[in-house]
Amino acid sequence: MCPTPASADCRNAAKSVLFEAMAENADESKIPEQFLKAYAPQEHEAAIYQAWEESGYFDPDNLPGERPETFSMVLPPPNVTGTLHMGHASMLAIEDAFVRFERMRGKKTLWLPGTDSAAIATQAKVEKQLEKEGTNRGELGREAFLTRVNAFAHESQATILGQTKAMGSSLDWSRLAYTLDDARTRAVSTAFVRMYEAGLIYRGDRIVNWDPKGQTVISDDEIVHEERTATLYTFRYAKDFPIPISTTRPETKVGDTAVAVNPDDERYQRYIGQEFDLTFCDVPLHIKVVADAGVDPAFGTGALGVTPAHSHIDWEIAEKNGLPRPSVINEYAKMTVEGRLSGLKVGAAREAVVAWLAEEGLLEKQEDIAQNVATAERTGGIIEPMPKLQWFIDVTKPFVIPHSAIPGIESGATVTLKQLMRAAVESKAVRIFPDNFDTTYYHWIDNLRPWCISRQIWFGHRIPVWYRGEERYCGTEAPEGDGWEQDPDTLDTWFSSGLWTFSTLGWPDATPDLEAFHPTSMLETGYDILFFWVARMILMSAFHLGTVPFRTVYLHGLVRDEKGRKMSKSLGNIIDPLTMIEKYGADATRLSLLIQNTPGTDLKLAEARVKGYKNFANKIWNITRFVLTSVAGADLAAAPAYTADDGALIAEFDALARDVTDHIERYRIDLASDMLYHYIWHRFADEIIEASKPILADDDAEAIRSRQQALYAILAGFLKLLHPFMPFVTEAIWQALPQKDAELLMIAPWPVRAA
RNA sequence: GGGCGAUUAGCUCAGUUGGUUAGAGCGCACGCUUCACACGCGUGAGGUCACAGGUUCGAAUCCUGUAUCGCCCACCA
Repeated sequence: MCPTPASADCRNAAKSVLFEAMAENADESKIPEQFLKAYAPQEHEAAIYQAWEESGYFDPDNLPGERPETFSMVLPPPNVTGTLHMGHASMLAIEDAFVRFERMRGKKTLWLPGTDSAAIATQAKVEKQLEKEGTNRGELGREAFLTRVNAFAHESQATILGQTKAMGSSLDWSRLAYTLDDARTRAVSTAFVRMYEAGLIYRGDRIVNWDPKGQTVISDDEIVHEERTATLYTFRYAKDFPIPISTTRPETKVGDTAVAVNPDDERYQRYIGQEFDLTFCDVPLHIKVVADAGVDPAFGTGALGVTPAHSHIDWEIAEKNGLPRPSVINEYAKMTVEGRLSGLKVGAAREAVVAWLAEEGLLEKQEDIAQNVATAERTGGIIEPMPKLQWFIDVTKPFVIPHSAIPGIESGATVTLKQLMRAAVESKAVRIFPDNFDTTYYHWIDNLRPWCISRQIWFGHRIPVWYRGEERYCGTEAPEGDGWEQDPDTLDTWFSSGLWTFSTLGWPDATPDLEAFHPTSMLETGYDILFFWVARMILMSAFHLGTVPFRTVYLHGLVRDEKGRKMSKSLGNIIDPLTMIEKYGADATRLSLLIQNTPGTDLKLAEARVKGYKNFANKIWNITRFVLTSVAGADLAAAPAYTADDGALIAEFDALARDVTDHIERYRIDLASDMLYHYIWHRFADEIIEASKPILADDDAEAIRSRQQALYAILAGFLKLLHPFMPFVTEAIWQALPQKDAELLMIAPWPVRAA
């Protein structure tokens, strides 16, 4: 609509059709036609969104006036292949409320949209499609498969973006980013190379979490522990072995190289240091008895069979004691040893070992215990810890940080990534809200192990390392010369997500956007990805830019059903935001996700609430009808001359406006929106309007004029205050107002000046 | 095992630094086609603020403990 929104011509052109219709009808007895019936959101929302988009004001560079202060925020990128659910809707409602507030307050606001390739999830979807077609990725080959996945991702993207717009999100679409587009790919490989050169990314043969179902390695954070009952078997390796051991996984014992006991355990002290040769289930073992303070004398027999290759803790014990770490299970969760267990799946192998133990008279006890089984979040596969050659980020290795703007960390200081992550929050350079999540964050950092970043899937950012025989090359482009093979693995999706606040602003180039908008003002996201994403962004920004990625982290809760259960297909309790928008409008949907949605706490949502807020939108519509009818013919442009009563009403409204502003500044948009709702319905409509009727019907011309001005001023004022929460209905009404200080409410000045 | 949070009206939840008779939405009861609105208006019922102590002139709010529920983290094999 307005290619150059600042021009006078354009301002005229921006006048809505509705406004013109009203102006023509300036007959005193008439009000704009659309107010003669109830508010129907469906008739307005699409046109209003289009008008906003065409105004160009979503783009900070097009905003009118001097805007020395900026406000920037990235949209947590939804999966390209996803559809909008209540979690997204809640996130969009909250973020849009903040952005619209800051835009109206006169800041140069950027809310940057993007989509996420969601590597494993997306690849899995396409693989499922292929399965239906009777083929698989192996048959297709890497290149053809990737073409297929990219096409699918691209096609799906339009769905989620369209749905995002339906919520009224004032995102700057001109800066739309995608985790796998060229700019982001360049950022990712640059980041990898720089961390590799700093020695923080290394390739190592370490014990990792292998998901046999997904056929890939996953990070510690992608594991979910499921409680199950397991059988704890107590037995000896052999008749002449002095110490009985207990385990829930007898099949792994063919990989044992030691038995660990507590150094203070008197029962076993005399065996410490002794070594035994024996045959266990056809497999020859060499077992050394070692001491380890981590062994609990009270559990089982107080002796731990050490299986270095298939248990994280055993791996560490073996490392400390210089023990060999033979692997006995392969990527398909099958046994690799010779003898009766050869080639068996771990489950079958377990039964075979137990049978053998019973046969040999070695089994002493079996009992049921509750156990936490590690499973893969995505596939549900049971994790097999095993040693593999993978890429890691070392979070504890000291390095020299060339430049740091993080308080407490000097430029040129020797630091670790862990220290940087801690300092960012401890110094309050990043504020987490609500702040009780600080503790959780520190706890996570303190327990952090090397972050495994390589994945054995095809869809994602390929690791920028090439091999030729013994040679290795790491760079953003393939090396010159023949015979180089690129590493087949891709990067953990959170590696690229970690760069998001600055890769979307043009990094590694020193762009004006990066200069203007980084660190971003706020990151709004769910508390469930505090570790996955928030912490990784702090890590990446600290390393690559020496600064924090954002000033404030606003953590929202999850949207649950009215009984507090997670929404899921199987429970059939999903409330679809698009259905809600269709039935009750985007404003009602937004408000139901904002009012009384306490930060950091889960929200229980019932459809009745959404319906209630649709009624509220209609209430405002009717209030407008009353006010416009009441002020018809009044000179609204004239300087107000209020009676004492009306002066008090205005003062009361100003106080409300300040309170609302305070609440938003303190991130309590739940309270701000609640307060507005209450004022508009129960104060303005129920009391002020009712009290105005006799005044307007009387014949005191001065009192009438004063009240007309007051009613109109308060209406125009609360439309502004309410706009961040209910943008559509407020804008629709604004377009019909006869006297206003901005053509679009979206950029109208906020009634309270920034402090 | 460690950490975080919750417990306020039938249901879902607010209650910002302690301050009059603790609020809202939905639901409920009764009455209203009152000329902005039945997507509404008015009136009303409904709470020993989980429990037990403590601090205070004063506690839903601060402190200590208990109970119940929920979540996160963790290498009891």
